[in-house]
Amino acid sequence: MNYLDNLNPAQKAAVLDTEGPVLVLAGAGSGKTRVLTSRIAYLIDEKHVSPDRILAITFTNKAANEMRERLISLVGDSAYVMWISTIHSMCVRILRACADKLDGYDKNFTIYSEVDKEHVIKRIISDLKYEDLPVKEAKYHISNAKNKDISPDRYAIEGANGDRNFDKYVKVYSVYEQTLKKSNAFDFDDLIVKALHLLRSDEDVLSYYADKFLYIHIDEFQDTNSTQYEIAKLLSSVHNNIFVVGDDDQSVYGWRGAEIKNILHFDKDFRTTKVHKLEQNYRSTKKILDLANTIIKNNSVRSKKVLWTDNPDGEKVEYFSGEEESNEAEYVCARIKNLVARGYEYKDFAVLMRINALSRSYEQEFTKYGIPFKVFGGFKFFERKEIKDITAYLRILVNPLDDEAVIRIINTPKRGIGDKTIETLLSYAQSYNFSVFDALCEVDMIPDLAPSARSRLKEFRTCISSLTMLSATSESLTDLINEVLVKTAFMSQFEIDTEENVSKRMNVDEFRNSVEEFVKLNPSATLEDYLSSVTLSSDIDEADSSDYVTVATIHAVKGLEFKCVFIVGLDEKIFPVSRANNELSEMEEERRLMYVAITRAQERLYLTRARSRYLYGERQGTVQSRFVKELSEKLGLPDDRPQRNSYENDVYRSYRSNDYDSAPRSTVSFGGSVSSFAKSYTSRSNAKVGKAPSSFEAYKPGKRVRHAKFGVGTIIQIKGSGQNTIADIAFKGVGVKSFSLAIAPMELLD
DNA sequence: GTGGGAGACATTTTT
DNA sequence: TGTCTCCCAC
Repeated sequence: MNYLDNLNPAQKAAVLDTEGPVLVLAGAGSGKTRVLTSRIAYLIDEKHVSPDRILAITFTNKAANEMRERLISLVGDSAYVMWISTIHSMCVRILRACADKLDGYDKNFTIYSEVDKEHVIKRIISDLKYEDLPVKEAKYHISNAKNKDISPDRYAIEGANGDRNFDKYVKVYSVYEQTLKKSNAFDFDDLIVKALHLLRSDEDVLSYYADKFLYIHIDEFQDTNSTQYEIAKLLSSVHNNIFVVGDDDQSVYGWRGAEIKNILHFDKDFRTTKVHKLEQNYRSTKKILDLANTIIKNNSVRSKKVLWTDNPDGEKVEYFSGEEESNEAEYVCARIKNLVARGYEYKDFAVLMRINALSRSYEQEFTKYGIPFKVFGGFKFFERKEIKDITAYLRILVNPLDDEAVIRIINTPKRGIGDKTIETLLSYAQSYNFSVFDALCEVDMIPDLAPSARSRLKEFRTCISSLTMLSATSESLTDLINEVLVKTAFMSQFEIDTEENVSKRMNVDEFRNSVEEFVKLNPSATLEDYLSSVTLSSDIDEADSSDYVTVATIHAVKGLEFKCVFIVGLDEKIFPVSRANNELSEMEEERRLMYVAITRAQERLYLTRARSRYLYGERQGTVQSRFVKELSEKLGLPDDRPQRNSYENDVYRSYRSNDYDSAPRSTVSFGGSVSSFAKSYTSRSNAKVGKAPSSFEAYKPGKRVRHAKFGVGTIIQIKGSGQNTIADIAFKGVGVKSFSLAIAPMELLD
């Protein structure tokens, strides 16, 4: 078998060890995905295991799709019937098949996203008159309890933590549970917990699945929580063939209930476990791996292993400290442009950050420099208001008990149903234990409603009923959505041509495209299937192979690799994040995250920070991240330099245009012109202390310029003003490019 | 019931 | 900075 020939002895041993519990401790870049796919192929090819009796759990949908693709190329189309998915998708599949065996639920349940969840909690808090209760905390308590499978009653006793509001949180949790049940809805945590309950409580269900899956595989095992682990134990209880792969050093989901002890103590739970260690890294250069090992050494809780590689030494890892976040981003742009000119493609680059909020300066600078990019993490497409609103209509058609969806769109688009009317409707529903939709069906019975409100509610009900009829008869999902848009006059909200409305209309269009795409790929899929896939999709799943720079949080790129990686925002309070200061375990998770970030890089690695940032509406000085300090010897940075944290100092220093904390100046070139880079510092700082920014009035359409890289060109268009002046310039043989006049290395000729 | 303006407040990471 | 909530005028 040629797929076995490509494995090293340690990998091969893991692949061939098919029977019983197996734990593979696989360092970053040690080929764990290859081991997983080779093993599954081996089971099918050599052991003649039927593909539908193999289960593989991955961490993202993207990873699942990729694994399926690889397996199709190894074993052919039989890979289609294999269960390869995230644990959440697997649970949905089980629940869609037998949720009706759980008391009070049905197979056409809705999955509530984080946004839905938040709305429900907000409403509960205000109903209970707990006005001051923070929604975020309530969310945390509920999730925390569910991740450990603790009911509200038990949480009241076991979860007590001395918080004076604790009893209120328990009450909110309890009402939340009832509310979701009444709505025939599951949140993300429920998908796992309720599937677990189902497997525990119904012997038929358990024996069906536990018998079905002869071989179970779990990737990224270090990030499973206790309920997920329970499901794995139950599913493997008949055949006992459970194969888990993970790396305790890459456990970065502790905040979501992931238990690092699941992997550290796996062999205690499964007594006959055979352990394999993969310690050879195939991904990164020696210099990059050296940094990774240096960082992770500082953690105390870990199983001892040291990654090594046969790869070449590679390029020196660069460190850059910018004056402000825009300069940090400019540095990244310059590096990318430079490397692209030397043969790299845009898709070889990733800009990784601890928090989503940092992505903005990269969006701006990349746009300015014409660098194609995609931002992952942060606001998801399907969580945008206009998209959530459309899907809410679809949700009602599938599950009329979905109160959250009904409340969401009862007055969207505006149809004159105000808060007062909605409140009356809700309390009527509540008093008879009806769903909101049920209450709508007997509008005439509701007391205290103005005649106008009554007729508007009826109108809304008629609208939904006619859509329900349509959903039963319409030919395709696409037709149905178009009908929804027409019948509800949905687009009328965005008629006026404001910038915002134009973008909303575009989003709706994009949404229709996504539906069409989905229908094409899954011809037999139902509306339920579409809605669950939308809710469960993460945006990294949307990553494709076209040529763009990836801008993402570190969490989002777990499991991926890039030739060149920028780890940006290396400031205290950003990375490590400010809240991590309290506990050692939190700080160690931050450090593991840094380890994950470093080990994404194959060939080149850049670490950057900014000495001041715009945060919370004001500019603040920052302090260099401790992680840079932990690496300073390896990076060749002088140690023990007193740390500055005063913004005043930074402004003063900017006039000296010293771009670096301490790295040698020669490591950077900016589009071939250091002076233009320095110029941008002075002018920006000027703008900030209130002096008039230098203007670029002499740059007008028709005038000619000379650019350091593209040569002579002609200005076509000028946009913006002052420091934000952007020029579109045509170059012979190059085409039209956009530049910021404040930064671009060029001079006016005419 | 709607819409605009003032003021408060926020940023961890995601299936 | 940008989003959300509250309050007031229509």
